[in-house]
Amino acid sequence: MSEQHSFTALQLSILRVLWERGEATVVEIWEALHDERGLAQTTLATMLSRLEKRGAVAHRTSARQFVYRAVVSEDAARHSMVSELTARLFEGDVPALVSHLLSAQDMSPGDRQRIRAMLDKASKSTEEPK
Amino acid sequence: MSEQHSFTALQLSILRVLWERGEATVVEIWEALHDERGLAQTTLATMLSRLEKRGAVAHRTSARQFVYRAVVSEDAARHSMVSELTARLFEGDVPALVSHLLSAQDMSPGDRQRIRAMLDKASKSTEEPK
DNA sequence: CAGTTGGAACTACACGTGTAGTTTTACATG
DNA sequence: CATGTAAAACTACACGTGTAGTTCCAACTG
Repeated sequence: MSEQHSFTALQLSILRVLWERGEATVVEIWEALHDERGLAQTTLATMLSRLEKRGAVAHRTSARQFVYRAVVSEDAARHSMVSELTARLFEGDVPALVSHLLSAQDMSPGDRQRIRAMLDKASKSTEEPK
Repeated sequence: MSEQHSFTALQLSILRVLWERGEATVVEIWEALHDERGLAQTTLATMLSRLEKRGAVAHRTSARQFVYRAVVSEDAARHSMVSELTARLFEGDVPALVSHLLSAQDMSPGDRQRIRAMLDKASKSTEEPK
C-alpha cells in the first residue's frame, strides 16, 4: 500500500480543482485553469486519463460527459511529497527542514508566532496525554 | 538569474557526494553510490555530463580523468526546491507546511523542542533588533 | 612502434510528461 | 433516418530521465 504519489505542477493544479470542488468535468477543469495556463481541452483530457490510469483520479459518466473526482486526498499527496522531499534533501531530518525555512527568511515574525502556537498545541496533545 | 534548480533523487545523490567531498571523479561517485543504487559507471558518467550541460556541475581534467565539482550549492538547491514545493502544495504558505509537518506525526517531542529553540533564536535576531 | 587499456564520447531505448491534433462514436435534431 | 455535434479515444511528438552498451582515443608498456 501507500504508493508513491508524487505530482508535478500541472497535475497538482488539476488535483487542486478536484479537491476544491469534489467533482468536475474536463471542461470545468479547463475553465478553472484557463487563466494560469493556456491549455487545450484535449491536453487536460489526456492528463486526466493518465492520472486515472495511475489511480490518482476516477470518473463517472453523466450526460455523455466524464465527471472526475480525486482518489488521492490532498493530505495524502502532501504527506507523501513532503516526506519525499525531506528524505531527499534533508536526509529525513524534519527539524533541519524547519531550520532551513527559518534561515531562508521565508517567514515573518507573525508566521513564527503561529508556529509557536501550533507547537504548543501539538505538545499538549501528545506530550501530556493524561 | 536564479534558474529553477529542481533535482531528482539520483541527481541529488550525485550532488550530495560532490557537496560532501568538494570534488570527485566518476569512479569515486560510482563507489559512493554503489550500495544504495547498483548503477553502471557509464550511467553516472551520462548523468554527470547532463548535469554539466544544465550548469549544475562542472569539471576539470586531471591525469586523464574528469574531476567534477558542484556548481549549485546545497543551500541553493534546498532553497529552490523547498520554495517550489511550498508554492505548489501549500500555495506558498510556509506556516501551513510547518503545520502539516506537525500534524503528520513526523516529529518527536524532542524535535519540537529543537524547533522552539530555533524559533527563539530567529525571533531574537529579527524581532527585537535593539 | 604496436598493442593494450582506461576513460570519455556517442548511441540507444523505454518511460513519464506536456502538449495538442485527428478520428471515432453516440446522442440529439430536423 | 440522416446528420450534425460534442465528447472521448487515439495518435503523435519533443523533452528530460534512468539506464547502459559500444566506440573512440590517447597514453602507458613492452
